[in-house]
Amino acid sequence: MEENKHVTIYDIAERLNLATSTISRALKDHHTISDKTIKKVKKTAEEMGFVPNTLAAGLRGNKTKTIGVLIPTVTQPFLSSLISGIEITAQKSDYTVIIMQSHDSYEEEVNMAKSLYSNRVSGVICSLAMETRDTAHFHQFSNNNIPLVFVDRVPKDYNTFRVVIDNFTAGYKATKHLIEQGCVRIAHITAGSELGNLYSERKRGYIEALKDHNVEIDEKLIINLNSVTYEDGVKASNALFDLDPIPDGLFAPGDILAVSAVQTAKKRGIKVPEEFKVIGFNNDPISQIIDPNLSTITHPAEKMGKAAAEIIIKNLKSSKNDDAKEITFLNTEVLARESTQK
Amino acid sequence: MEENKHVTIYDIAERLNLATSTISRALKDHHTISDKTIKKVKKTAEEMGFVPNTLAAGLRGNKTKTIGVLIPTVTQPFLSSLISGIEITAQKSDYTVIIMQSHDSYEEEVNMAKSLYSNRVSGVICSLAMETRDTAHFHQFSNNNIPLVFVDRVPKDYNTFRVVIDNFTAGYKATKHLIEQGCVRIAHITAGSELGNLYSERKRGYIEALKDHNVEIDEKLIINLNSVTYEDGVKASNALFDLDPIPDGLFAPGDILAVSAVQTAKKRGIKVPEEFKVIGFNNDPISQIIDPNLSTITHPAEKMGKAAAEIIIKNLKSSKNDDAKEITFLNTEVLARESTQK
DNA sequence: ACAATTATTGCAATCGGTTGCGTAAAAATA
DNA sequence: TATTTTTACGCAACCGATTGCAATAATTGT
Repeated sequence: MEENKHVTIYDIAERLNLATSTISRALKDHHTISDKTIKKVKKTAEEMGFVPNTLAAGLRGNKTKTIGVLIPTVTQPFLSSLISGIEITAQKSDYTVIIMQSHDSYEEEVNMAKSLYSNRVSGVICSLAMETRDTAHFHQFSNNNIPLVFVDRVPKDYNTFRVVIDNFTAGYKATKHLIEQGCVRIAHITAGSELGNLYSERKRGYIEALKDHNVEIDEKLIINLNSVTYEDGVKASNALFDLDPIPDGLFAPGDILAVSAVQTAKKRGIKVPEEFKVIGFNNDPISQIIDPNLSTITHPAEKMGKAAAEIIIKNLKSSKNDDAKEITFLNTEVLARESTQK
Repeated sequence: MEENKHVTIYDIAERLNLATSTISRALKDHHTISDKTIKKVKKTAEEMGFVPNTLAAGLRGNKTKTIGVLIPTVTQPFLSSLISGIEITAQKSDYTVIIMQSHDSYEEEVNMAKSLYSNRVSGVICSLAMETRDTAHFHQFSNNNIPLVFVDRVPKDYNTFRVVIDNFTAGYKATKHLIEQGCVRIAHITAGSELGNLYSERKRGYIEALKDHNVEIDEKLIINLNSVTYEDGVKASNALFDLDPIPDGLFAPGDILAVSAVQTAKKRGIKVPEEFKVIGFNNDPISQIIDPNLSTITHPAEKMGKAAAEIIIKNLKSSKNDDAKEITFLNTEVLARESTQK
């Protein structure tokens, strides 16, 4: 087995009796290099199996064409689609994507932020960990002019780019849909997270829709969770079904919760949608698998990923230090399926 | 806004009147540096907000503590769990993970392999693209002593590490389970991919199980697909249900296919599992959502990711050039749920 | 034919940690 | 006290691509 050393521009330079500066420029079609030389260099580089060393270029230029992604986990459908979107856009502009999972832990998020900084990423896309209450660990990016985009779970008071959906409107739409389908006792499950205020926004939309349509707001129908797992959903659902009378509708701010409600209802002999209508959130794959198919709110994950990546790349190209860090709102829609049919 | 330049060891050295070499060594507890100096340096580094530049270290040492992951997509549950496993293990040893999606395209896979090499990753974990028939683009890693681990969809004839399940045995088990549940006309869906021979292996297991249990092998019951999408599954299922008599069992080598079969059956009024039993593969989340719950074969994605990452890290520590590139087989099990009940 | 451009290429510093080797100072030994 | 051994730290080259500036060669203009 050969101990192939990496081929460098020095090797090419030596072979062709040229300076490394010429090689470097030729490889990127610099206008001061003659066409013949460019062709010759490229051909030789190809023959010798030259692959540029990103590290060297990054060190010298202090930029890496790398986007760091810091998210709670890659296994949630929404987040893996988000990554997919980021990756697709990044690839088009020849950017590399580094992914780190915070597992919803504040401590890990802090560490990984440092690690991304250490890797001198060109930009950062982040969806906050559940635990996170403080965003000081992102100052290192802001302070060094590294574009930072928060997605979905975003801090409220941080002057940087944000790509989100309008959770209030989405919650409003979902609830309104249930009302239109005839529900009058509409339950809601929410979760307490202060920084990423998306659940509270959805709840606000829920409340507002009830008010606007003169539907009674009953605090007993609102269940507050600390996490949004399937098991939590089952508990919440059982609590709702223990009420008398049971609610006739549920707006669950996530498809997993909605599915757990549907399945719990089935187990208890409650018919969905006849006796109990459910609308979820996210349009996860499971929403089309469950019987009855789940009505839900679309959550344009891939689009959000693309938008976030585009913001970073655009911001990197024109390095004008706009202080206008806009917030991008993407649209959501009600997907009316079987679980809310009259 | 301050134009904060990155703090370097030079800055620390200047502040403390020490050499950069001393700083560098102190920061990593080198034994030739006195405890007092180490403490002083670390304290100052902390105060000044020093974050090491990974690029510089990587360039000098020609190693980056980075694992490159090259997979078809991140959105399949199996693959996102695989990533999760890789990431968890990598993080423990302070490795960074770079993820690239080939989207099952050979051309993209070639490009991204080059990109990973360009980033001087320390090791590579790959699950091959469907399209890939040729693995020459991985030689750059093998030739340069960069550990390469193929996972799940692995080439047959490449002397490197592999982490897989025993697809033959898994197929055998799945089929045997159907036989035990009373099926006698067992259908199978397979897909033609030559390099990643996992579907053909599963099929081999299917055939062998039928033989061993004296169940007739009927070529009409075996459907060959080019891809394994939900839509393909519907087509295949319809083809099976157009037969007379229809099969009484199906071993689908993926939960998506299995689910499509269950749903197609329902639409056509065929009762699962009474008239038609189905077993899938992977234990995707949807398998527990669909009604009836899907029997399936476990596919230990996270474990495989961890195993792959461990192989790389271990191999990097002890840089002995073992020519023994072992194949790691992980275990799979039948999960008997409702869709195959007698 | 000579000056003025323009087209090409080379030189050398630079990015920021890392590390082999050398040396001065302190401690141990004779 | 003289000498050997440790201990602690500095010097400077190095990794490989990039880039401002200088320099040489080719081309154009008068």
